[in-house]
Amino acid sequence: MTSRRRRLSAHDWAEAALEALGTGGVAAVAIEPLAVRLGTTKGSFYAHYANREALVSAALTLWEQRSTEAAISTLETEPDPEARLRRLLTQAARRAGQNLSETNIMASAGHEPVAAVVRRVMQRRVQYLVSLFEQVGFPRTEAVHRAALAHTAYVGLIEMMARLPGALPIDSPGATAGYVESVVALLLHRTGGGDPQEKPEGLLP
Amino acid sequence: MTSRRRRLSAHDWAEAALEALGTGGVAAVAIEPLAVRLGTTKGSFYAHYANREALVSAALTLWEQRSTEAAISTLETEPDPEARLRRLLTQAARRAGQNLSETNIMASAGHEPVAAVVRRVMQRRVQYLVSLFEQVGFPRTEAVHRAALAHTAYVGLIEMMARLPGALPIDSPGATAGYVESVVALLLHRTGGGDPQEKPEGLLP
DNA sequence: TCACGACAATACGGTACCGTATGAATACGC
DNA sequence: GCGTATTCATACGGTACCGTATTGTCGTGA
Repeated sequence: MTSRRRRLSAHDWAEAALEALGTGGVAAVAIEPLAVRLGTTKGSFYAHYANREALVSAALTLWEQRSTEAAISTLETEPDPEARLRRLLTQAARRAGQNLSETNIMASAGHEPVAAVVRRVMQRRVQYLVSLFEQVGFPRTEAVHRAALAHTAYVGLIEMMARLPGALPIDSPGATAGYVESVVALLLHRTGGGDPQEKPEGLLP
Repeated sequence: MTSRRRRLSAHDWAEAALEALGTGGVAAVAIEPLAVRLGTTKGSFYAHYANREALVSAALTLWEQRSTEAAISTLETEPDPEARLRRLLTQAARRAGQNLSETNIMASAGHEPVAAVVRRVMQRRVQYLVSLFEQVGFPRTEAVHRAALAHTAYVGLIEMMARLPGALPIDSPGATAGYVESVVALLLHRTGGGDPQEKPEGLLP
């Protein structure tokens, strides 16, 4: 054994803090418990960070980076916007059950520093959704509406699946798949939803 | 002034606890702060409840009662199921911005006693939505899908509006109204959404 | 009317955490 | 290898809360 207990870096603490944040919200980012978990003492912590706030902030930065990276990686492969949208929604829904961490982070948005980061991430996602719906051919306001619907439905879904498993009648893996199918079809369906648009396929570049 | 400081009942404590629960989640249901807020001391609290858990439980009971009462009252007046659905969704969305309390209670569902109550309330709502969509003429699975979509969209909407005001591009009162219109239209629109259903209007009783 | 039970005030000990202080252990440039 | 900076351990004081104990006060019904 080279080092029975290697020394820790600020990054190690941020990583542990992010995990705690996803597990129990901002309240769970507590120095002393984290120190125990990392096999050290809080004396060490204050060598890396000025205070608890700084640690929370570092964890959030980590989360923001990964959230945007993940969003980008999903985008890369598929050229067709409709297929892209379809894939995005399907994948998001499939991972919904495991996303307790995202839900917990969002729940910590009562804390303003958390809210600022979460707001950025969410706004980016919604904007991206809007652009996809526009690329698929919906006019601006309709695209905004559908993006908002898709996004809020996603947020509500992870909230329900993570916190209240079994409460939705679509909770079994099979039923979820059918549900997602149905929602995607509805979201992509052209209809006179408020704008004078009824054209079935043709879209202007 | 008849009583500068009247004596308190268990109900007064439960009421205050419910407000705290809606304001800061289950963590905010703390006896000493509540005592201050009620103008008394915690010595009094333990005359009414065995411990903090019992108080949380009492507050949740209050919430559950009111939640179901509210749901019922919306139902009474309108006979036509489609109009009823329309009204329900519209009203829910309009109140979305103020529903921080519901969001906070839901966020406390990490606490299992809270989760049990919230699950009941949510299941009731979804079931009611399913029944409305069935009455409107959708077959069972399609009704389940649309109910789930409506409900998750609602949960996501209050979450976003309450915690991250301004993050959605439909946040101004006018824009919200347009959004709701659009969503209601989409949810009520007949389409081959996964079931062999393509008939445009006619529905069997 | 007055005793008893319901409510209230205060004090206490306990837990979990934050942040500081101080000194010891370790890594690393030279 | 030696000195300095980084990292770690421990002890301390402070805050916010839970729950108990003790004793005081009030209101109401027999």
